[in-house]
Amino acid sequence: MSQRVSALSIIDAIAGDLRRRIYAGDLVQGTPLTEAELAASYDVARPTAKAAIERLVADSLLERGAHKTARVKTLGAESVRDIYFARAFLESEVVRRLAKTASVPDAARSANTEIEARLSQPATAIIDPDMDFHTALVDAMGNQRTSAMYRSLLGEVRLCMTRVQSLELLDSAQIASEHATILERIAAGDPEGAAGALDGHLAHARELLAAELERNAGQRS
Amino acid sequence: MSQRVSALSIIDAIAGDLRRRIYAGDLVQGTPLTEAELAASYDVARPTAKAAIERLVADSLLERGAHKTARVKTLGAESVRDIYFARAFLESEVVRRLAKTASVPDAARSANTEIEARLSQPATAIIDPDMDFHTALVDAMGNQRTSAMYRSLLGEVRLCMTRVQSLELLDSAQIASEHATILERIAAGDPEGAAGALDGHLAHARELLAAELERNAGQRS
DNA sequence: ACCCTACAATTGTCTAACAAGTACACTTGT
DNA sequence: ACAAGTGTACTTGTTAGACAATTGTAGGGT
Repeated sequence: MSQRVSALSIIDAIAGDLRRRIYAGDLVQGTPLTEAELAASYDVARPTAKAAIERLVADSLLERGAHKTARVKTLGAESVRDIYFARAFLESEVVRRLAKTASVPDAARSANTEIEARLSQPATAIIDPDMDFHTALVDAMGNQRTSAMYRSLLGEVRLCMTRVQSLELLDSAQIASEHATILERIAAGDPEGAAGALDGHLAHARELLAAELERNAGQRS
Repeated sequence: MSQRVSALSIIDAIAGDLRRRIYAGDLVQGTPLTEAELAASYDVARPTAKAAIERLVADSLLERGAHKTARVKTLGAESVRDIYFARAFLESEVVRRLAKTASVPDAARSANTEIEARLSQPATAIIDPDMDFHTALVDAMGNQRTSAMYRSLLGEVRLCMTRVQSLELLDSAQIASEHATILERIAAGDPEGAAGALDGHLAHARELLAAELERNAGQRS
């Protein structure tokens, strides 16, 4: 048994481990993952590996066509823009509504405190609290299905954030500061100000990452 | 072979047929679907039936816990409100943005024309064009992932609409008229008017259906 | 009447295998 | 030498049968 994971459901454990390795950059984009290979490496049956792959495909972390080998998702500038526009669409309306009742989610506040506490650590250390911050905003809506929709986006969002942070495209302190502004506008009961701050925050990351990807694509071709 | 479906992927075909039967009311809420039973009825292996079930669970048309038999989703008043609030949240922002550029999607217009053409038919006949209408609005945003998020809601939305229409809770002519108002407000470049009309449209259906479900729940207990 | 145990049913996972489709290299013809 | 067609190896799709683990239920004991 080459690798080992602890779990209730074997499929969950393998899917979770693959997810972790993709987020960690262990598996770079375009890496092929054949069912037999995975099955051998985790010492499970092929149907089990297959199910884990299908779960990650549903999360958009892997992509594959019929009868083709699954590969780790390759994010192009186009996809990044699509992802960030979808986020902005959803999140800006969320903060607008939160600002209308001037209700700042505690979870969002504490997530940003956590970011500030990690400013001296590597840039990748703030990815988790950053995701927590935005998730907390959406969850504060109190609508299960809205949270579920947002969660379906999170896998790809995380891929984007991993690249942004590992390329050091953004200063962590600036991220924390922009978050603070958003919370402050919500607390002030300023819907348009909060939505604008959030749009700017996302647009900032979006264009830096998209430009970077377009540059790389140019180099490669 | 008791039942037969034509398809490229057997799993897709079975999942699609089950979906159809659930929408048609052939499988009422709470109906248990065991893997072995399904496998026998479609004359396929159990893993194939299992995969089809998992697909519908991902669509929220079935629900099941670990080691428990999958059942056709039971919609309570609480879920209906959650679904319709999520719709309103997403769609109201969509029409607000469409109204800002006064751009009325052709597909939405023709979908509503189709509803008007079916007013003399049974109430269930307008379900398809009604879904098309709302989908057309969201697709007009031109954002793939926003459309994908909305699509993840559609399975449950359809369950709701099937109940609304089969219980004859709403007049088809009124639905068409409310749709027309939404399009008219978009064309007029009136964001708040369009969003308000859409909110009212959804709130109307939401409260009628939720009240009906609460009445039934009361009777049953 | 209530609790506990044992059994039946169902799901989770595995091994083994064959069919079908894809991709790439190789051969053949020009 | 180059282009096109063929063939083979690899991978996925699906099946069959089996066993372990868990859940729900029915029956027996107190």
